[in-house]
Amino acid sequence: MGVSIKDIARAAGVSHSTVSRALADSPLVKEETRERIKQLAQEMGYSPHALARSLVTRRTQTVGVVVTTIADPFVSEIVRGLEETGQNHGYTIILCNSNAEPRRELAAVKALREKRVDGIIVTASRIGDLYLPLLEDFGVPIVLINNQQTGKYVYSIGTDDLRGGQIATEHLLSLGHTRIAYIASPNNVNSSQARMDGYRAALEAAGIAFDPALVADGDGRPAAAMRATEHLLSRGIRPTAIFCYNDMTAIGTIRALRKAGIRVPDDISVVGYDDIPIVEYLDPPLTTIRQRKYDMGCMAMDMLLRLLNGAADVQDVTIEPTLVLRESTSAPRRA
Amino acid sequence: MGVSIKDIARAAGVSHSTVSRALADSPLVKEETRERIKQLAQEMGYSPHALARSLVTRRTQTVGVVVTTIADPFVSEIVRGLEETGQNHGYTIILCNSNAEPRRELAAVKALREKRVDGIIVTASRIGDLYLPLLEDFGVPIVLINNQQTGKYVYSIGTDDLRGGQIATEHLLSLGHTRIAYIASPNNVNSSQARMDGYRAALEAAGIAFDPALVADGDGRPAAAMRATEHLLSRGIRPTAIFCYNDMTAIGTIRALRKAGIRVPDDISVVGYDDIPIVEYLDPPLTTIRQRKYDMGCMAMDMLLRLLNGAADVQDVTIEPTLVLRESTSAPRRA
DNA sequence: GGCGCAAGCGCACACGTTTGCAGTATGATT
DNA sequence: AATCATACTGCAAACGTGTGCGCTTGCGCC
Repeated sequence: MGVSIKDIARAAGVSHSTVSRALADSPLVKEETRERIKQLAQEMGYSPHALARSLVTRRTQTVGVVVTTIADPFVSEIVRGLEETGQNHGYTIILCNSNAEPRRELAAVKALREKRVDGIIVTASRIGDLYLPLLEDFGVPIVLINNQQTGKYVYSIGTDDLRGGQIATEHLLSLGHTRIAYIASPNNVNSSQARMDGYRAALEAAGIAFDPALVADGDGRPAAAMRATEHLLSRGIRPTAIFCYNDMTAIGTIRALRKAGIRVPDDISVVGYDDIPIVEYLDPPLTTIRQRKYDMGCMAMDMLLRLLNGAADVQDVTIEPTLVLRESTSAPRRA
Repeated sequence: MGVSIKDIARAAGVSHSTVSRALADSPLVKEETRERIKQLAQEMGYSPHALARSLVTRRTQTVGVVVTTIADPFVSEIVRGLEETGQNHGYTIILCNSNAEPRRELAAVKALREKRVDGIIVTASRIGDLYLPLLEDFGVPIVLINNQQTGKYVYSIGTDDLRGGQIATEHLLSLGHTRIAYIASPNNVNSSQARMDGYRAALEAAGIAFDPALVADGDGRPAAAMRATEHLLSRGIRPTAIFCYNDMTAIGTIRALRKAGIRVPDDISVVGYDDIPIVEYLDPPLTTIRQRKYDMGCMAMDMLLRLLNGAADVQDVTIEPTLVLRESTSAPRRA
């Protein structure tokens, strides 16, 4: 434990500078001694001290990842992409859950700053207003996932949610639906707002007036979706199709419909959003809008790495969502 | 950017030692100067340099977490617990996905070692044999989740899988089932083996002979479970109930049954394992064996922290699994 | 007035690296 | 023989912090 470069130097009868250079494959040291030193390092069980190195190089090869909660299939898939491509380039990830609690958000940026991460990636549907500025004057590049926002050092990558809402709604329209509901997420969530805008746009393009009574509020999780669905059903006019903010919402919605004895898609069609891994195995398999979560993770990390390497031509990217047609949607029954 | 303790010292007209002590609330510095220094630190936007500190204290306040893949609802729930209680105690988490690939496992332990994490937590159903020794001679405490194994510095926490298999099977037996199948995970996975042992024990206690023909191989994911189920159905004797290695397997199983026109639970009962968040919303809601994933994460981190604080009385813990009765199981139809 | 004690502070070293610069051989060139 | 280039190697400073030890100062006590 704790063999340092100096110990090796002593054993090899050279100075520690030479050892440092030898291990870094510097051409400044004779091949023969380099080999001897490497051999020795190996035998002595040497492991470089990343912290000491970082202290002088001013690079930690570490990036901070902050998410609202890792226990969400959508974000964990993204994080998988982040970690994997990070690892491929010798970067390591510090994970912080914010739980959307300001206290934890603060703790997270504080920790990341003190640990001197080289950059930060944030996946949060809603970013505290106090929060981004804090990150910014920290001075490292930041990549936002699914949350366009701008600022110095800030770049973003995400799917085109407006387009996604549009595609989902157009799909239902093309099947012949006209009374299409939307189950939203709290309206401080940008992505929900954008998806709903797409929904409205598609409706209006089809000559159908937007009806506020067909919008209910969820929170992106099944339980709330069930309540929202029940609420929706209890109103007079029953929709023939429901577009859900995300797949978790769709899961809750379908459950509530089943409970009420309503068949999917025979009585009501349902379309989700995200295409998280399990939904293809549901009953019925869920028609949904795919976000390329894993790819987004990879791309976000790539983007950050380019920024860290001083690339000047880094552009925000927005990805086109696509419809994944499964079995939770069909033409409406004849009335 | 980059204001150090020395800068503050200069500004305050004291030595950097005094600043260091003042910020650490040492009684060795006069309250008045302490306040002045803190004030100054605040104004100058000082952020302590954790790396430099760690270099001298030999503590990084960081723990390494290695998982097979974060994109598994079971592990992400655990990680949530880990991260949260870590954060509560001022610890930060470095996340590594191994993907069960030796190459990545190696890379992970290398990185964690170089970054000098204070301890390591591993959640992997199968731990490479080469792997644990590597971690061990690294010399920091290690906590294994759901994988009892022993060694110096190694502690573990997990649920009693044998008991879990037993409970699941007893439940089915008590409903009147006698032809109960098991869909396993590859047999190098300890937990699958243990659950199957419990399954066998329960069967035999009920005077039912274990029938190898009723065991099929999955891999813990829905796709393989579908194939396993189809395989099972294609054999002569059809089971009246299926116990699945985990919930993901159960999801695939149910899907395959549906596809074959078999109703759950009317024709065949299914019980899962884990109780991951979504299964209560499935159709039918899944009867399963609950593992307290989040709690396990919290407890694992607690355990590690106690070890780091030099506690000598740390004991391995095994948690009792419990049956969560939902609607995917019922009495078999009369033949 | 001498002494001791406590409080408050600074010096200097340590932690393990990287790296610019200077130094020392060795051999070649004039 | 003197000079010089070449090829290595070592010295020492720096990164930002913590901390043992010693120094000064002020005060109370005999």
